[in-house]
Amino acid sequence: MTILRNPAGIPDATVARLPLYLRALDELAQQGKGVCSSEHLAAAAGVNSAIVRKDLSHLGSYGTRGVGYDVAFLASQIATVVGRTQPWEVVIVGAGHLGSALAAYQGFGARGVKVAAVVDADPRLIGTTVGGHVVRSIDELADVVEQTGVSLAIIATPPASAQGVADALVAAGIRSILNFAPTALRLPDDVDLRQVDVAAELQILGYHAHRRAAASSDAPAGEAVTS
Amino acid sequence: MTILRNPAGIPDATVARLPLYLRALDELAQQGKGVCSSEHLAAAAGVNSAIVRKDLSHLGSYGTRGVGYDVAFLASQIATVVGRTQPWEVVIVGAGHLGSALAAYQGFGARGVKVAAVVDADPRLIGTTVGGHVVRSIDELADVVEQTGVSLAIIATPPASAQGVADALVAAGIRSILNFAPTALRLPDDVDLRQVDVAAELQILGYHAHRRAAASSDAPAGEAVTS
DNA sequence: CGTTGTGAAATAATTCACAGCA
DNA sequence: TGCTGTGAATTATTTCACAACG
Repeated sequence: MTILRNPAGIPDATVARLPLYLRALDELAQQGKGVCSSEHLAAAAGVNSAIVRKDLSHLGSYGTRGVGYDVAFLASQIATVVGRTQPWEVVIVGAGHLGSALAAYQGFGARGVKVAAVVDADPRLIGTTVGGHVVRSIDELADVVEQTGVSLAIIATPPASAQGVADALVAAGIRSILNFAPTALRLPDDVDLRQVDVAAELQILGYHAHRRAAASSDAPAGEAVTS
Repeated sequence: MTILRNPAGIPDATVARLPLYLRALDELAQQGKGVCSSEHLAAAAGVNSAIVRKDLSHLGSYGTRGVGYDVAFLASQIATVVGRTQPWEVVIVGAGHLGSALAAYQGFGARGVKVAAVVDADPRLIGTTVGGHVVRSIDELADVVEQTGVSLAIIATPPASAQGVADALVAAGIRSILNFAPTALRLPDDVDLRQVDVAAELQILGYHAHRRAAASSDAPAGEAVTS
């Protein structure tokens, strides 16, 4: 029953925050801070300090009571846990606006991510260069995966192509996919999928903005909620 | 005590899924489906059916037992709740690779989002056109916000500029921000912030990939993890 | 019938609050 | 003294399971 469950027991919510701590620690290190409290780290990562301590307690006892955490040491511990000891190589599928932007993104290196290849289905894009990468045909996907040894993939195609691309990625051996196409992908259970949907994010913001607006036109003389 | 709490009582987790349902319903409508079960909707949105029913129950009783949900009607109900009755106008700050890609993104319209303006600090970019929008100076931000009536903003700048941009947005009256810069923003409590961090998403995938790899070199007679 | 809507149970995540330690 | 690490309490979310109902 519990075979597929989180076997080393780091909660998902914690795992999702580890990259934020890593980023914050890198910043603190660059500022010359050798040690930081959970309060510092919390501020730098944008969460509260209780959650930082609880999260870190899942990794081990790396702090010193009365002092705080050694910035460099804690960073290396988290890097080990998330497997950032060497860069993760990623293939970007889709060389349109978004795919190109990601291929050209300068921020990946410092975060342990290396773009290994860019592929697309459009013959007009194949052979062009985006972010220093020559775009290869999506038909070569299996070769590309084998040659470069990538283990992560980003889908940056129109939604209509996304499922086909995902199937091809899985067939090529990829088991971790970050999908920017706004569509639900059907994938085997052993493939790990994360989704980024910009329009959805904006709608969530819209919901709250909407409520704020409704609330402020609320106080003035109670009018029955119609419908 | 409970003044700041979710006053209409739709849980955050539910709000975050409403845009997915909306997208799924639009697709189903386009396929000519007039009615769908929670099972259908769950498949199209990529969640399970119990959660769909629970989520929708927070909005009201819009289904018919034994039949399902009227696709068009349910879509209009959700659209009303998230305030998608008219398009949300958004200003994009940063006309680099990512900002341009977002400005050119064709998928916003159907999701109720309209890019109203693009601004940047770089004089070389001001006056150029991205995605049909003439890039204006960030110094005109207050004017732009006033003229266009935007209420949502996207930050697509380098991390070092993000806090300054956020402050300027807040000063201009913006209360909903989607931040793509990998940095924690310090903002007043009444400003709603969502964060997209691509490198962090990849690290989360990396964590699981890492564990998978460790687990599979686990069963075969324990050999130390080489390199 | 088949499917919704929902209480109740189970699970997960956050927050509290403080003992324990450098 | 000051800050970590952590049980316990709280709150949030998911899942179950089934009565209600068109």
